[in-house]
Amino acid sequence: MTGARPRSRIQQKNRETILDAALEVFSQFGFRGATLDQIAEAAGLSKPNVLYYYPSKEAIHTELLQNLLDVWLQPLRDLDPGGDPMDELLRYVRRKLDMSRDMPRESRLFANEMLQGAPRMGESLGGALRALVNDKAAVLQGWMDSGRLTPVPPVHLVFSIWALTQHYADFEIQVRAVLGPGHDPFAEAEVFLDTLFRRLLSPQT
Amino acid sequence: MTGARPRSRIQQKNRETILDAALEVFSQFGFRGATLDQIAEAAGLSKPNVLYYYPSKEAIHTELLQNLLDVWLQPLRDLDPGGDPMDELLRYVRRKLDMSRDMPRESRLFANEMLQGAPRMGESLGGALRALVNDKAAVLQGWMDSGRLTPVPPVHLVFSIWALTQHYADFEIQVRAVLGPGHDPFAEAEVFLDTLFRRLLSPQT
DNA sequence: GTCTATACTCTGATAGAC
DNA sequence: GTCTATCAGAGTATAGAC
Repeated sequence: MTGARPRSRIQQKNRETILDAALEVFSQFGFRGATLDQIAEAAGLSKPNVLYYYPSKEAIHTELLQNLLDVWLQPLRDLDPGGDPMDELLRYVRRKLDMSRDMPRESRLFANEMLQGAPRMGESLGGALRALVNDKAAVLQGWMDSGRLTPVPPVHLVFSIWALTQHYADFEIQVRAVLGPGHDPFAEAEVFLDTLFRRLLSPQT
Repeated sequence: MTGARPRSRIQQKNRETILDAALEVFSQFGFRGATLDQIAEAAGLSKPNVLYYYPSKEAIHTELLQNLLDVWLQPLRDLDPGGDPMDELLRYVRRKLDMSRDMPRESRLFANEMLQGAPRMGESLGGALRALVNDKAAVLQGWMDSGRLTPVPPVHLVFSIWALTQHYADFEIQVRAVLGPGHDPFAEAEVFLDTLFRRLLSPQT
């Protein structure tokens, strides 16, 4: 019996409820703008009860952020150096767009942290994140060197995928306002982004 | 003597100082996360003195937002239907990227407002903004119909320009962390985005 | 485990002297 | 126009009953 202390079923469930409520609030208002009252309200618990499960507002936020980066970067980790370059890249784009559609709150939590200068994530950015991106950038560069993708700066290519896919989650309110009713932003984006990256990266014969 | 009440030189100067300080703070922490103490501190004024020039925290934020949309959309307004399509589009991209480099705080203020669901901007999004985008989308569509640009969904093309350029301001901390020292993100982005949109939109002969 | 009550700090805003 | 003092309310967190 090593590792984290065991927790009862009800404890586990309440902790998850709190995290979900906190994600809702933090992703919209940022750390400072969010209040424990809002989180407790969204979780259907009293404020002291929330603080029974987590020692502080900061602790809740920290746990959310720590889980986030793992989930967020999984599609990039899964980029397979042995796969077909264009297939792999377009699949990465599609998976990132799916995450924007299915996990917009996580996307906004991340965006909020970046806007604030990543005060609670700083080390990971220059460490794990940077290492992963550079690793995958080398894979992309290899594909370009062998003529299977048109050469572009690989790190900026990754930035462009992040920017284009996350925009549909982070600026969803604007996207919907501009498109008006009767549109499916994510379905349209999927087609558009597929076209965009094909045109950008298809080798000229 | 009609219109706004006249203000002394010192009044004008202090109001500008406050707006600049508030932009700094609001763009980082959002409306709820920002405090008058921070704004006063950044402005070098006492808190009551700040409230001498503006009746409330909300009033400062409102004035910032109202000025913002005008400035922010000027490059799009300037897209000239009579110009050369590719030149006009690439110039638009370049100007938006310049704004990300020179006005990152404004970009982040806007992003913060979007992340929160645009509670203090909602009407403008579906009104003036939507009208402008649809107007310019028609221009783009015309260029595509005449074969001078490769056809893509014009509104999503505009979204892609916003996403790609604003990313370098809003996620600047991440961009710099991943690139590491010795890089000029905006200079590299200018070249990359020029390439990207050329490849996407150059008509195939 | 959950609640009420409460301590204490922060925050937006005002009063009033200078 | 600017300051000190201060108020009322919101906010984080804790104490202690149940």
